[in-house]
Amino acid sequence: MANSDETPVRRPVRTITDLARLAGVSPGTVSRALAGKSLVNTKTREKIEAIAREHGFRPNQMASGLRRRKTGVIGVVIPLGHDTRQQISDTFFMTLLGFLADELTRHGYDLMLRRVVPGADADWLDRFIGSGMIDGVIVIGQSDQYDRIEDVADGYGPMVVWGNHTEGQRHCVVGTDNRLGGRIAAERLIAAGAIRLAFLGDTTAIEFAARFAGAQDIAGRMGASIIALPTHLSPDRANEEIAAHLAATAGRIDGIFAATDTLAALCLTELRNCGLAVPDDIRLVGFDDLPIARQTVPPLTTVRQDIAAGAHGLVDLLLRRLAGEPTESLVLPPQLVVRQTA
Amino acid sequence: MANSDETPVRRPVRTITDLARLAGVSPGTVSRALAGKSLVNTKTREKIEAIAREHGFRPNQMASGLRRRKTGVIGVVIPLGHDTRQQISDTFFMTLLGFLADELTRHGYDLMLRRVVPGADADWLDRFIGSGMIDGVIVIGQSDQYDRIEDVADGYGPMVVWGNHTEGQRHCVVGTDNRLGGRIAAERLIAAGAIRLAFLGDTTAIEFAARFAGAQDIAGRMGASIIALPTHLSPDRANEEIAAHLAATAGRIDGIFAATDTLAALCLTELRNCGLAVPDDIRLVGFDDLPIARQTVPPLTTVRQDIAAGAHGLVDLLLRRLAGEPTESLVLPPQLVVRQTA
DNA sequence: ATGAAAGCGCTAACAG
DNA sequence: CTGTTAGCGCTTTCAT
Repeated sequence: MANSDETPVRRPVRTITDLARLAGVSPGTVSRALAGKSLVNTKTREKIEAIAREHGFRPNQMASGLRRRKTGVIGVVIPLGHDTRQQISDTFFMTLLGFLADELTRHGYDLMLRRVVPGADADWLDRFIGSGMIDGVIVIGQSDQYDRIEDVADGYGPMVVWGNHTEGQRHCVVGTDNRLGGRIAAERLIAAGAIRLAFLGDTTAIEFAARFAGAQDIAGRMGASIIALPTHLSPDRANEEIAAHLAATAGRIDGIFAATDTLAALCLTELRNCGLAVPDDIRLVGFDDLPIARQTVPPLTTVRQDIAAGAHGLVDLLLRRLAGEPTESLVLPPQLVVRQTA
Repeated sequence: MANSDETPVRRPVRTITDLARLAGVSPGTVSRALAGKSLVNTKTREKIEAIAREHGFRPNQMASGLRRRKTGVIGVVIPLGHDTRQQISDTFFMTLLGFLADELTRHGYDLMLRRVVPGADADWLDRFIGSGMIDGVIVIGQSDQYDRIEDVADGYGPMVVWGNHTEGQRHCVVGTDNRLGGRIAAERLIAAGAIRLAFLGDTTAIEFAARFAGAQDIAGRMGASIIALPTHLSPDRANEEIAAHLAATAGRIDGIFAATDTLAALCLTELRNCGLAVPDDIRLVGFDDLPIARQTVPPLTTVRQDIAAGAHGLVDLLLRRLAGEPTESLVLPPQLVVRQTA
């Protein structure tokens, strides 16, 4: 409805120079005025602002970025190393992404999202960083690219990674203490009466490996056994794999630690198909505490990751690094949420 | 592990000019060589490429973008009009976003994600478009910004919107035929024995309003009744609201059409809490066919939206518009998926 | 407080 | 086929 009767002057003032001409000042002054610099006469500034508003002028961020050598954009990259088809629709990562978008927006940054399949190009991270389009980068998930990330960390400061923390690692990471989470899960399983445990998930992924290792710690200490049941994350494959695992281990396991709630929910369905009662025949603990954990039947006992805190930490640390501060990694504590499956 | 003993020449060749000097040619030639233009001597090109590779040179996309007046970036914006806190973690939108990322990547575009709260600034769309950072924009969800989008559509070509199609609208939209979907849902409910229907959802949102309208079409035609039960999308609020609705309508409804699967899953839990049997006491139909629809107990009968096709359509149409082609909107057919709740 | 001028790094005529 | 030149739109000294 705005300007319905104008002569079709399609945005006659596109550049700061156009605006300067209209205001009868120089481009430099317009730049200063719009950037809110102090050294501009109030009247001049007001005039410029008025004209800018009137014509809906927006400074070109590419040009500004080029000149100032910063873009106001943070890159967020999701490497899809193992298990290609999954992750980008993975509820956990997507929720994290949502919070990241919020946090970055709050700080005036835009978010450039990139999904990469590292196998296809070893160069994925340098390419993104070197593009000149982003001031910093957040990597969501180490996938199987731990070494690549380490390499890059040496030469590039403004990077923070969501993932697992390892002793002596050089890249700055934010993530849940997965090993502790694994311990918590196994403890719960055993407390609920299980003694022959199984871990459902892909231990190739470093975070899952840590969860499994934590569970092994406890199993060893408490005289329980634990086996790994390799399972992909994508629901279509996972379904069959879980069914097969359940058939193969029938009667020989009484507690399952699923690497994620998604897997746990799938597992619950399969368990029902097998006529196994949860938690009476088999106890089950998930990981993440996604919304679905409340909605399964029975509701899922799980290990909670604080996604909002994670996103907050990622952005906070990145901003500090952007400012040149050195930063430690941030390891968040997992938290047991007891519902009805264990 | 790469160059662990080098003299710290931190990327000595940052610009095309550096590279040109090393190769003993002019910057212009380097530009042409790297851009794969035909008019470069093969040997020269190879030499340039070799040096570029050796030094890990990446052309600055801001500079290139500024000069060519195109950025290779597509903006994706999610307006959070009604129901602020929700959407960005909404499974449906996030899945769509994932597919969009894939599609755009396939076509060599980057994706800039922006989450906006239109109430807070009326200018959200123009600001994004005018930033000079993006070649085109995909709007995910009309939210309550239909008019704003219409306004912009008149003056800006490369925009495609995910949402509801209305007779005579000016912006190019891709979306499911929500009204038809609503009809399908109501038909199923009635076929399953329901006669006093209820619609669970926020009819302020135009897409949901269309779903409700479709259900009304059928109810009216088949001698059934239908009432709207306003419900927010965010799980925390929805839970209470659904419980309240169920209490208030106890015994007076026998079929529920939930605006989304997420709502339906929540509703299923509440129904169980009320001791209502599904589908015997109350039939339930969802919308979307998200993964959760298979995992509820009993599994959810729902109306499927083809998210992958949606993403494909959005990108395809946007690319055409970018090429100057005029385009029609794309309305996708919903599809009934019968499981066990109706 | 403002103007003039010099680029940021790259591309696209235009010459040769 | 390649070099030269002139900017893209903005910011920032350096003068004034």
